[in-house]
Amino acid sequence: MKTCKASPLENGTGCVVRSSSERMESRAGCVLKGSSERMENAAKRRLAANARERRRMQGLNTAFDRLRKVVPQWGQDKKLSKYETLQMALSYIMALTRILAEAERVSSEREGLSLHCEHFHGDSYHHYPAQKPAADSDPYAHRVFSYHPEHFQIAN
DNA sequence: TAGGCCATCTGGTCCT
DNA sequence: AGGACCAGATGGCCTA
Repeated sequence: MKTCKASPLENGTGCVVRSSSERMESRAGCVLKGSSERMENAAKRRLAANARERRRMQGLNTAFDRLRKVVPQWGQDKKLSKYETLQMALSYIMALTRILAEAERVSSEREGLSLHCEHFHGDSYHHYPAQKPAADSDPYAHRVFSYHPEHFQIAN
């Protein structure tokens, strides 16, 4: 059982309904008690606004679903709530940003080093240990794949 | 059964 | 004036 929320339109009429649609109809009934054309138009506008709001929220939920698909979910069989999805997205973006910044720092260090080597030893930098395949030499790749949800801090 | 999450309705506010 | 956005209220569903 749900009771109509008190509002300026129906203030204190105390009509009782069961479901959302029933509530809506009942509400319309309450509103249209006077049955004036103006009230009828107001009720129509309200219903249209409700439909728009429903569509808007559906769009929002679609966006949340898309976000859930690109955000890590480590073994979570239950889908993330909206709040968790946002927190996870935030943490994920921050983690990726950190990784990118560190990778850039390392690559610029290497660049500086190679220029230095080139100046003194021409081709010797080709044998520099940093030339190993990225997959096993890059510490960041390892960090990405050892990433666990509990490592994400809830941002305040 | 309580608590969390969600969908929906609603009125207010801001924008076009 | 009408639409978009927002926040509050409410009830349903699900899980521990």
